[in-house]
Amino acid sequence: MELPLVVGLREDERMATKNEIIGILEEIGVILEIKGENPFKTRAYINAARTLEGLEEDLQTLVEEERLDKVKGIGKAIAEKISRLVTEGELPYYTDLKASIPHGLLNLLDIPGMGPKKIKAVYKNLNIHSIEELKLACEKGKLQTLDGFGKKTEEKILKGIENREAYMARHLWWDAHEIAEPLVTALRELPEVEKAEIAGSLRRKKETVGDLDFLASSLSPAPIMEWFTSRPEVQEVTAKGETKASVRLTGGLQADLRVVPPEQYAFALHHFTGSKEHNVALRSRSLQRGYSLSEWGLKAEKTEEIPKDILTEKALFDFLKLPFIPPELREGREELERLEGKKTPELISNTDLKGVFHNHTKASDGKSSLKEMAHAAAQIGWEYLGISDHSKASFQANGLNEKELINQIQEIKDYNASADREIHLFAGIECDILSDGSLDLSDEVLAECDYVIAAVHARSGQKGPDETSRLIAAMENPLVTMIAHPTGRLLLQREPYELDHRKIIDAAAANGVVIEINSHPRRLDMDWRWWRYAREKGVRASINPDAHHTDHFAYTLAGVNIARKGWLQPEEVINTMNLKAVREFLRKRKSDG
DNA sequence: GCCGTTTTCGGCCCGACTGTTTTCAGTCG
Repeated sequence: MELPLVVGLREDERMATKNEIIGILEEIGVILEIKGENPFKTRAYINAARTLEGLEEDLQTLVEEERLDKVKGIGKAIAEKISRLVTEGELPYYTDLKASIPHGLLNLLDIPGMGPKKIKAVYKNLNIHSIEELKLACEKGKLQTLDGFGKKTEEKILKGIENREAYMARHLWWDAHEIAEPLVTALRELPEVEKAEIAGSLRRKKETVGDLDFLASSLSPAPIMEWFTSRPEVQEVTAKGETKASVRLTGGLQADLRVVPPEQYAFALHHFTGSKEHNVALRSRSLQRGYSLSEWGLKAEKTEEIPKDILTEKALFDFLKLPFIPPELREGREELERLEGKKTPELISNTDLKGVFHNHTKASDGKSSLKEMAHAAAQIGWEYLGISDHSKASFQANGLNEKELINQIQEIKDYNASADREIHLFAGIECDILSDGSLDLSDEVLAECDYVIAAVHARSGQKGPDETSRLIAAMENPLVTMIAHPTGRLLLQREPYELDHRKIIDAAAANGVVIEINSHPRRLDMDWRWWRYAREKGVRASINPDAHHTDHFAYTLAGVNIARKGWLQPEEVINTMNLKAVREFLRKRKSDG
């Protein structure tokens, strides 16, 4: 599941249009290829799409000033088509072309092994229009009768269709990370391996990942490929060559390994870490300096100066007069411009945390007792732990009523006063926001807590205010310290509530309310894409594991990843404060409110 | 369909891998 992109900025709207046009050009190229057009003509559309992707100048401006056909890779004919799409939003040529082939034929591209040529072959010879028909033809053994198809191709396509769900599913960062870490560690221990790293979206700490990318540098790749493809967790080897292999692991996760010589390693690592958008931006910066940059290295284009050995990513950024850009920030969201002439930002790390606030015990739906939680938190080295069980409206989670909360607060006071205390406990509550925006427990009782986390757990009824208004109403209660998982999303499971993030962040800023980064690997909410705006507004974060068991404290790592992707620095996260400072912060928050 | 000329035609790209070939076409990232 991909989250909706940032909306509301004029720039982003234009980007969407540009991306749509890129998609249309690519589609035209594929359809022309299926129809058997001149291969170089079909290429021209694909090339034009690539050109548009890397376009630095504003597309709108180029169209208005009629300079589009001056861009290398875009000629008169394609420029006219793009202009039409920009100004009128539609293109009869494309609409007609699309209508000229059966609906569903392009879906065949989703099947591994099926490209334009093979689609054309099955369409012309077997009149296949859809994935279902393709599957049927494979099962009847009809595919292997075609020129250029054999038994293996047919088997591969059939398997591809059958495994489609598993192959295409994305995976939580946490799950992928747990599989990838031991693999890369073992990879590094091989005698032939000089360096090895995880690349791709996993390295960028994206909330979900599609597959695993491993990269190693070595002068003798053969034993490394052998090792990789014979791991016990490998279910199937889908490709194996001298320097490149693909496997499918148990659980359906796809993993690729590439082995490159040491002098190419830095370039390959950067390239395969991505993102695509970041790479486009860096390549274009490199070109401006007279070098073409690729996974293979730097090539002098317009200059005589040969770059010296570049053996690390840092050296590569150095050469391009940029600070080292941490992988988490390489999302093509203007990171190059924002870091121009600056140092690498000092992003928060997991060891900066001095405690966490959103945690449950057996009193509501947690699996560990208050003392077990306190002990485990002390073992990590934290200075404090906040206890925040559910409130009574979360009936399914055995939420606390007023009396039970008062009892728990007393239990926490007793613990803090006891001789065998191992850590300071803060008394909190994860208080439900009701459908009218009010809180589930009385202000009188909430005022007894050290802090209050307000959270939505059930969507509001049709009559009540929308989700945005409910959250804002809750934030306007001066007793509320922070809001939990604002969108309620469950990655790969449940879509986020429809929220106006801007209004939420503005309200948090106006009321001095902290926004949580819920670190549960399935939540990671508020999303990293919004922290840029929140930082600008001076809103602070609290990174919380939402622990229901002592084991769940480890989730803070996933939350820290999201904070890093949001460019957050330690001082912007309240639970990097030491006990004295955070106690003062909570006290002040209560008295100001 | 684009580009760049030795300027109105002729060439066009990116390397690795697989499978169907018997020297290479198609797919993929």
